[in-house]
Amino acid sequence: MTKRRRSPVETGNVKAEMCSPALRLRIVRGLPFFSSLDAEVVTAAASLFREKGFSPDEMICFSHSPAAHFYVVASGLVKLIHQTEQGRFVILDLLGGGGFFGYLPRSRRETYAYSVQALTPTCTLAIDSRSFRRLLDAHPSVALDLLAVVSERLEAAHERIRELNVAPVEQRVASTLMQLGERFGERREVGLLIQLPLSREDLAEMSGTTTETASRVVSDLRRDGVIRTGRRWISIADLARLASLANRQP
Amino acid sequence: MTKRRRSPVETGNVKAEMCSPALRLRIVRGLPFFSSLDAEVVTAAASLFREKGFSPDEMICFSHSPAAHFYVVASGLVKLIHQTEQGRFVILDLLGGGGFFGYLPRSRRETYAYSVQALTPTCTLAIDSRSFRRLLDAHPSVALDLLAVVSERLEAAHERIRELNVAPVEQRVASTLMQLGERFGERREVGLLIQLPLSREDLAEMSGTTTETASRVVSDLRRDGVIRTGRRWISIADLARLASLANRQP
DNA sequence: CGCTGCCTTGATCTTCTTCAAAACGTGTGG
DNA sequence: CCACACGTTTTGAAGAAGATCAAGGCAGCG
Repeated sequence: MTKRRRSPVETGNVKAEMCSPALRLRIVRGLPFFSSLDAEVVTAAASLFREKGFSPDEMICFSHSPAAHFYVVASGLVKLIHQTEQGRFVILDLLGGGGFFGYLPRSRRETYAYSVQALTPTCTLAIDSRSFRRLLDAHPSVALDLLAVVSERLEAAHERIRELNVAPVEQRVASTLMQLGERFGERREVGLLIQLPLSREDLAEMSGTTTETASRVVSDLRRDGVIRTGRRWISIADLARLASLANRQP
Repeated sequence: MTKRRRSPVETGNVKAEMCSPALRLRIVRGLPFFSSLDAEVVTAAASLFREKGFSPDEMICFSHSPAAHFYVVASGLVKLIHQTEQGRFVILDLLGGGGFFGYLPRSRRETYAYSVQALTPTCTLAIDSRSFRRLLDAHPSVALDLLAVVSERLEAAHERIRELNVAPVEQRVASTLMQLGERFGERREVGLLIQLPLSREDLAEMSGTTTETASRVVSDLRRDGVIRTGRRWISIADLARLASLANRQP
């Protein structure tokens, strides 16, 4: 993992406007796992969250440090990462607006299981673990919705384990691109546009391979007209073909 | 995956005694995710579960079939598996007594995400999805405990993804053995005894490798005195050394 | 401009899979 | 009780996929 350029000025501005109080309330109200709560309860809950902005590449929390907060991504994009002893990284997941991470109640675990790093200028809403625990004890129905999300993530993790076990690199990279397209893609003339500051290294760390191999696969896909690439963006030109390479339905 | 011998007579007997009504109630009462409920509620809940026995290798439920039930393993051992197009398998997890799988409420998913197969004579308790949903809506605090378990599994899945990304085969197999020891091991003179009907193929499917490679690693570990093996059992003779091979603390 | 990351490409080398076959052990049927 | 048959484990040898090492090219930024 190498350093990446930053633009403090820009992100400074962005931070300010992204975390306006109005937006904060709107975000909290829109959280899927608060949907079962009454409006006034949600408003009260919103007041328990504290907002904090992060610049690209800034660390939001560290693996093995005390799990003091439950975080919600208000805006921006973050990556959940594991660092290995040899200094290599593995990206476990990307989370955009509405995604959450950090402390979960009733877990035996006392520390964060992974580190979280901002990919773009990001605003998070954090609630301290004690308050969150109280909130959940008072409104346990929230746990049902959290459970649904965590179950889906577990399933996604299982799918990835399956791929790492049996699928060759090309298929895994194609699969990663498919997921990125589904989750973050925007329909454009160039195809399904994935406009994220993801390096080849990031792509590799999401697909279980090395930077070089990821680059080779991307180059091949570009040559074959399946994708188009540019500075910090990838667009899926031929979704059907990519889907078949990834062994999925488009 | 090849066929494995069965003993219908023996397992027929076992089924009957393993699923006695008394045991059923005891199991349900002991379920960690029902610990927050009143005794009478648990008793009522227990009546909603139906028991069913399975012989070794028998399928309990199938991936992609409608998620009609939530299952609890009352006794025995099951494996959660994914089958790939090429006919290869991946073992996602093993579950012993008290483990659960199947339908979870509020999930968008309508079908099982994996197949489940009995490894030993197994008794399961199943509740139909509708009843389970009602039960959880009536007692949402249960969801909190389910959430804790699912979170732990997600974390374990992440750990496995990490290993598949960066760790060589030997380390992954060692890690699998460590986990088996921690979860199912019994302290004996021979060491930490893992007395499970796991073939080399199973071990491979848990570690992300092939039968042959798994066999080679096991042979090496045996030669080095780290483990001892026999018919359907493995014992960890040198836990510290295995831990260091797995890059973990013993 | 020239620097610094990032991306790309090539060549080599290691690891692990694949293919093949023998050894082993267990249960079965004669 | 023995011998055979079948599934499992083991071992060997060849091959392929991908990692690693190395170096050149490109783009944005100071």
